[in-house]
Amino acid sequence: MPHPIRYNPSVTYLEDLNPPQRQAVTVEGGPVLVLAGPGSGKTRVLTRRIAHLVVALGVQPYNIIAVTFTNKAARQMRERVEALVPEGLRSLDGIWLGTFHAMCARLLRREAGNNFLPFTNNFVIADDDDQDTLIRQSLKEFNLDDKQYRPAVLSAIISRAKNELIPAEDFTVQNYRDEVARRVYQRYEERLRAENKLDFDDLLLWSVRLLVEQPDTRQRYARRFQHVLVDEFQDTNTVQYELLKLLASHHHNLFVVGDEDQSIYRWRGADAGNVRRFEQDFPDCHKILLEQNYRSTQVVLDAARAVIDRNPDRTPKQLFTERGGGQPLALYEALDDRGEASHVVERIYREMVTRRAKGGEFAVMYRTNAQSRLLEEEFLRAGLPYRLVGAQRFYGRREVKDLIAYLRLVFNPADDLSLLRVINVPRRGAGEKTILGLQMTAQDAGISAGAVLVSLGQDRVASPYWNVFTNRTALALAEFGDMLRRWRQDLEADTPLPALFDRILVESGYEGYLRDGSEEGEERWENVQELRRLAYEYQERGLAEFLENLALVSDQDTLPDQLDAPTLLTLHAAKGLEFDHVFIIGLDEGLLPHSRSMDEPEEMAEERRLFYVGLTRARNLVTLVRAEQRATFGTYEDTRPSRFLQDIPEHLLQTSGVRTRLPRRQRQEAWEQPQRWESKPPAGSAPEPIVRQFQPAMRVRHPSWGEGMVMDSKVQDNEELVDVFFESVGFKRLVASLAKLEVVPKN
DNA sequence: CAAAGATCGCTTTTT
DNA sequence: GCGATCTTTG
Repeated sequence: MPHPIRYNPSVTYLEDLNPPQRQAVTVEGGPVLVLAGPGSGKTRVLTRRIAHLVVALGVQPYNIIAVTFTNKAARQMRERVEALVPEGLRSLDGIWLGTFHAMCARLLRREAGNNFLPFTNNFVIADDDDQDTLIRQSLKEFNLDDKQYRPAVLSAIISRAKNELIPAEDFTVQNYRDEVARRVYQRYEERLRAENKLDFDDLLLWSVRLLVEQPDTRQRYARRFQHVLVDEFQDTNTVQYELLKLLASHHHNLFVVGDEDQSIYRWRGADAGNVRRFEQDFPDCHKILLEQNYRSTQVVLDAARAVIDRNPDRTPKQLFTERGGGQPLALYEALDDRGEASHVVERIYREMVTRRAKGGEFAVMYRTNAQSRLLEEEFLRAGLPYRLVGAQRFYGRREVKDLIAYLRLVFNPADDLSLLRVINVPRRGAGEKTILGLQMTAQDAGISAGAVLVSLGQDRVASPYWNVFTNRTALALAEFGDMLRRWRQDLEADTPLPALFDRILVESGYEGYLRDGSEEGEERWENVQELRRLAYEYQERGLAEFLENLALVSDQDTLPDQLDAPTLLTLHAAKGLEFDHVFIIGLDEGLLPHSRSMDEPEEMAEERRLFYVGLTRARNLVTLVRAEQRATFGTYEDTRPSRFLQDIPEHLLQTSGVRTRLPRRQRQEAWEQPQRWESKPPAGSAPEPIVRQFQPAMRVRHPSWGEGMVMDSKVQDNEELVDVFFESVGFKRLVASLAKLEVVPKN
């Protein structure tokens, strides 16, 4: 990340590396463990090594597999390697580069003809919603209360079992709760098999089982992959580590990069102990330490080190930087969580006005996604654009999920869950009773609900299932079944994906249902169109790949990189990124560290690592923010400062805010009459006169809010303030120099 | 069967 | 304080 490298034949990919980096890039085969502190050029080493293998050693990309945890990391790695490998000399065709899950899906699709695997190669990937629904349905079948047996807990139990390679039959039972878990696990598996689905854990589990139990297959892949490279190795879980060892079992060229201090996924099975295990498993491995940091100031590093050093059982690292000095960290204590959010926005706003800082220099990080809401409100109020990573922005939308369910159903009519989702959306008279009848019928006949529908659609009254329903209901179901059959024909006739998409939208009545003339309807329609654009990109590759990507690509990956605006993201999502000025909010006990981590020391250590990851994202400035009072579930509660704040040496931290300024009584008053920061003039803005660019009645366009009409414009505090009425969000007041408004010419 | 109204429960982090 | 889910009513 420090300096993006474009390939230039006169500069080799080794020149700008420090000695340990160079060693890591060029070290010969065998197992290699690279321990890389934050900002030490970890990604750089990985990409250069791939380039080195291909360009200098003549390894075919076909013989390389490189695994990451996120799609974003995979995409970046591919781009960077491509820039390093001279065009025409060799392309990266044939390389396997992607996330663990994507690589496993690829492997399993290729091998699913093998009768060892209990699914066919057109399996679909069950998402979280599928899992949740299946578990709830299983509980219902056993007449169990989903409040007593939480689906989330059960799904965690099942996931853990799968990560330990324990099938339902071998699930050890010591009490009744275990017995419930075992039964649900078993039923859940049956349902997945019946719908030809694999959950995330299955992708890994079946890959490992296949390679363990089918020596021929293992040999084929192990011979092929002369080099296995892994990013963020500290985040691997048991199954993933097994998989890596299997893939490298022939050539033994396993190159892993990681940092145990940045292990933040223990809760989903990651085991940083794998780092130590690696040294035991491969006693002859090369171990390389990257300790020079190219990102942060010394002050930031000192503070981060002070925080992480309090964790027990770690190899201490001697991180150093040549960037001496730096400004101390700032701590701002706000009255309440709204004050917290407005302080952040005000601070960013000020820096953008006074020193013309770019929006992209800032990031605001928080522990839980829910914390983004107040921030968004404040950014919106200030008229500042922002980018939000994650938090179900797009794929969590109802309309997007509906459309995906339609597509999944067409691809796989046995997908009962998708069928149930859309059979009555829009309403077609298939209510609760009808659906129940349909499910019973399908179960009795031993086929999927989709198959019953298709039969009804095709044979109408002649169908054996017609008489199960009243004529009216049967007709409605038959109509739906007929549509489904036609779409399947389209699919088999290789109808281009966008065309199929449109047919579904029109024929299902979904378009009409969504576009009911309301503003909200149009907004939802926009999301559907966005999904359609995505489908368009997949028209060459087809529905199967489209669906796979929808399952494996998350909102975390949909970050619009182009927009130069402050980034809002969770601390988890921040790993691997860097920003000039990092804000970390919510430094209160119970939030960071999170209340759920208080019982177990290892979980507390993980919270600390999370904070450490956040701190080390900063190039220059860190601002920590907390709130005296915070609204949880609607009511305000007093908070206590995070214990992590005490770990930062005093001389590295500068405190400001209400708590230090006002005694309690005045604070109370201040709270009753909150000051809105908009009324304050931004301090120290350069006194150059500005010209009004906008006039009432002009049409303008905003990057996120679309078109609107200028209602008024005035100059205040040397900034032009424009009042705009947007079709999408209504009335907004914007700062013209910041808001990226475009004038729409009149035709 | 659909729409409006009432209640519940929820917050960790993600492929 | 919100959104999903259950309950009541037309």
